[in-house]
Amino acid sequence: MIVNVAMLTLTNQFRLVSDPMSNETPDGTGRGGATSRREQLLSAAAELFARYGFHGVGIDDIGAAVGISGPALYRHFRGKDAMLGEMLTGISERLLHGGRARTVDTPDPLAALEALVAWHVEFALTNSALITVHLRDLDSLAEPDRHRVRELQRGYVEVWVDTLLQCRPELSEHTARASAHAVLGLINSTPHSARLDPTRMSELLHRMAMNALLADRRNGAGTDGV
Amino acid sequence: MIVNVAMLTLTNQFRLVSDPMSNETPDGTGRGGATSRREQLLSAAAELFARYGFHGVGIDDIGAAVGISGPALYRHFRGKDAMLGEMLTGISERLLHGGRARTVDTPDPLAALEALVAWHVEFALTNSALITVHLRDLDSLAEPDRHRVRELQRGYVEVWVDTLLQCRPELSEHTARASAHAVLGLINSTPHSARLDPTRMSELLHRMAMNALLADRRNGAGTDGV
DNA sequence: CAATGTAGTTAATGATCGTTAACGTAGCGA
DNA sequence: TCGCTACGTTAACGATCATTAACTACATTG
Repeated sequence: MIVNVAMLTLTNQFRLVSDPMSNETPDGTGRGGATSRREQLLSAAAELFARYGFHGVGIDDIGAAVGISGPALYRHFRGKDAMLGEMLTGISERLLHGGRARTVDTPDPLAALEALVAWHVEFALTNSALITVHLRDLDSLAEPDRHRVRELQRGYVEVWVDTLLQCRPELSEHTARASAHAVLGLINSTPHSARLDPTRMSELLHRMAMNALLADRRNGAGTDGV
Repeated sequence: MIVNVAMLTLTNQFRLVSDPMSNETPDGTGRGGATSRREQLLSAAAELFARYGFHGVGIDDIGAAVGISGPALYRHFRGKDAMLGEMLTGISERLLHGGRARTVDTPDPLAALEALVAWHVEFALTNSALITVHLRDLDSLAEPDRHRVRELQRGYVEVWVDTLLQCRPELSEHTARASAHAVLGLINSTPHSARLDPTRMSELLHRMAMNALLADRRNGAGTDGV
């Protein structure tokens, strides 16, 4: 819960305030296509949670990141837990639906797998903070939400497993699931990675993922078994 | 509370003794090769930090996990931060030294890469809690330690980059570094993964990692450039 | 046997944090 | 203009947490 020492908190707030918030208009109320306060807060919180962990970020830090202060957050969310809940269910739903959408009407299994890889790579490169939070703070979630997120995750992995099994029917389901997890780990490494420019990075990850999944289809990979 | 001090102490010691602490002799002071209290605490803390994050775990939780209660921890560590510091510098050193040891006197680059993969796979499967903490709570570290850990990490990745560049001289250093990060992500996915039995899992990860790194050496992988 | 060091205990302290209360203000429709 | 709503603010509350203090049991050593 507590960020180390007073020093660290001070440093945090200084960094936050002096941070040139880069994007988004200084507007606020969702007038045009502008980002609403809610979305501003969610995005800022995602960035903070990704760097310091859910318990390492205070309500005041989140507020400060969008220029309002502390408890003003309760005008938009039921609480800090609710923010995390919305964040994680949101990302899990987007992943699942995106994955399904890219595989349903793709009869060729190999093309479907390729589409799945492309989808996850794009998502991970575009939403690296969300990916980190997703991996990191799931256990900080209160019970109703946690269950839902785990269900969505399971469903997403299932899409991968099904597609992979169609491409490699010789794999056991266990092996396919472990392979899917491994490749997701590969692609999700982007937040920690020294990045190339986006297109190079995307190509590299795509190629590595496909090789990891398919490269030794026709070699003497004896122990894959039923 | 009505129970008096003697009672409570007795109860505690009874629980300690009767606790099926799985491993380790009921010794304590690091006489033989037995696990000392310090090591017990570090290992329990690693497990807890991995699941709940550094800020999500209290000093009392850590104590309770080894059968002592709360502040007794200060007999062994300077504080909670010191525990995390020791944990993370320890793992980083082990990784770096293990990696170096397995590559220095291995003239064949491909064999060296293979050894590196085998080393990291074994480490990740054996110490999955440490791997998780390592990825997750580095930013919860106080400054002197954080810097040291980052340096060790950089060194370890450098071992990977050097070895990989010897195997694939056509890669740019940037690409090699990104590839190393990606493969480490693949192998580090084990804590989140539905695991096979250890030998199957080890073989699978090994093969996927090598394929990710090497599979398209001789294909039309156009954009790898200098 | 006395002295000492080690490894525990409970209780108290001070800081931090999430949440709530009480209050202010600008915009807007009747 | 009146009152309502949306969106802020600061101050206070209660819980939690890391850390320290004060004290106790026990083994080892002189």
